[in-house]
Amino acid sequence: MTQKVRTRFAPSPTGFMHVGNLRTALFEYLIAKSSGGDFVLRIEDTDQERYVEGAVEVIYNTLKQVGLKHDEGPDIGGEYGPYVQSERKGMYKQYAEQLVQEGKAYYCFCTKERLDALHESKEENGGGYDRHCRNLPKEEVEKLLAAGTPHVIRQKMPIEGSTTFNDVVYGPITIENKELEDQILLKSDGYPTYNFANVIDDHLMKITHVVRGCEYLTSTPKYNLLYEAFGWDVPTYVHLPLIMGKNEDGSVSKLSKRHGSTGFADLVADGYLPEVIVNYIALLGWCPKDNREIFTLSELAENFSIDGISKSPAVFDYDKLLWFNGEYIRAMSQEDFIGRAMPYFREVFPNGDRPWDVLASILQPRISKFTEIPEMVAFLKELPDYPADFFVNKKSKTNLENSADMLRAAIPVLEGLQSWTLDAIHDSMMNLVPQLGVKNGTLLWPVRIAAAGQVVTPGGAFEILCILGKDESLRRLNLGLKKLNA
RNA sequence: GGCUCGUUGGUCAAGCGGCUAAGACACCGGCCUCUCACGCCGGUAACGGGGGUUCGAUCCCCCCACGAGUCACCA
Repeated sequence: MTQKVRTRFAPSPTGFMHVGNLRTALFEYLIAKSSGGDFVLRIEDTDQERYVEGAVEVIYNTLKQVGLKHDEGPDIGGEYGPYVQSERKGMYKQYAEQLVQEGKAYYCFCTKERLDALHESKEENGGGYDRHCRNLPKEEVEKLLAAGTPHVIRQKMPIEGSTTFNDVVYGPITIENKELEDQILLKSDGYPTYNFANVIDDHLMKITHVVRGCEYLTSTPKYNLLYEAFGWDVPTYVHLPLIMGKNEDGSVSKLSKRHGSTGFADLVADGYLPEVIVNYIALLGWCPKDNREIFTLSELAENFSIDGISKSPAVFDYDKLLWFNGEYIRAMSQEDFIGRAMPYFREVFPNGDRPWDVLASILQPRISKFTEIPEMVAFLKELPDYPADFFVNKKSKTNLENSADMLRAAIPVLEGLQSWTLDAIHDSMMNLVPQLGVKNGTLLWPVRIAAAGQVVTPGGAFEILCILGKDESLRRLNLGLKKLNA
């Protein structure tokens, strides 16, 4: 009997979607969708101190932008709601108390101060909680409870033996029970801890595959002990290798803010396309059988399989991400490209019409991010101040003298053009070349320099003249001529 | 420090006992060319170390080294 796969993405509303979280969400989605399963969104807001206004919207927006559609969640409901943990607060207490009654958990009245002091003296007790309240006499517990003493509920962990679980990507993992401290299930504010709420919710929501970063690997036995205490079936565990960032000194550590733009929104603001981010992070820790690299989300879902998940951590590489972005841009239809680029075109040409297709044709193969556009075409808006020796180019066989000749020859020809189209400009200049008896470059180099005012330009002389328009082109060529004559 | 996991070029990675150890990014050449890109062609570059097992180890086992993660009333 194969039950329907159900995975869940359970972020905390922190107002920030880290790419590590996003990748976890992506893999959860892919694991579900690659087998026709369900992908559930659950908001884990049990830490009231870290609650951030509007953070849930960030989560919705991010998922929407990358196309990870959840089948159940706070906004769309579902069979197993509510999907926000703060709205389930009452349920956890009941389960925690059930364990207390069964003798599998107990009330702990230790103060924060005592616990902190315990931490200081790590060496003696092994670093963990000393189970001070584990065996308090019943009467004393009743008395403290009646007095309204603040308390938490902790689970009794086995003192001896070991716990083993099987992870789909890492294999069997065993941890000695003495490493496990009596974990807190219910906090003194009545909220469950992450670990506890997770288990309860995953069970109640019938989650079949628990997918998360492998920073949770060593705490998984605690989960199993909880499932065991309730007599529930344990889910399939899929731990994902960490995404690392490169530090200044060359070392690596878990990707975090100090590594640069590591939030989804940051990356988008930097000019990376949402679909590119998805494509790239899918390949961090996962590899398809055929080694393909370019995937849409639905293609990922078709090709995904858990056995392609790697065990070793992967370093987030902005160079590769940038390459992906460029590939996606180049693969766009020109129409699509123009649509996406228009806001940036407008930064340079706020008003009026321009030959957008020509502009697109020179930019599309050259940019890796749309955000590069304004700077790249700034010379079209304003002619840079440039030195005359830009006209000198050995390969094109140009010097100050013949450059002036070339401009003198080109100007009247261009002036006489009836229509200012790319073809017309092209043909007129190419026609002029044999008349002058020079090589293409000898004519085109000075024309391009005069038109652009810089040595390196996107596109060639024809495109630049075309985009500039007739008046501006002629103005610039005459200016160039003047510069050469001076 | 204890525990857990990991270790193939600078990076992502294929490999799952026998291969000249793929591919991609980056880098370096070349071609194309009015510059720069794109595109195409080519190149540099890797199995952390030591023991086993085996006819034979990148691949299986052990030890070491290194790296990372984790040890909260945070998730």
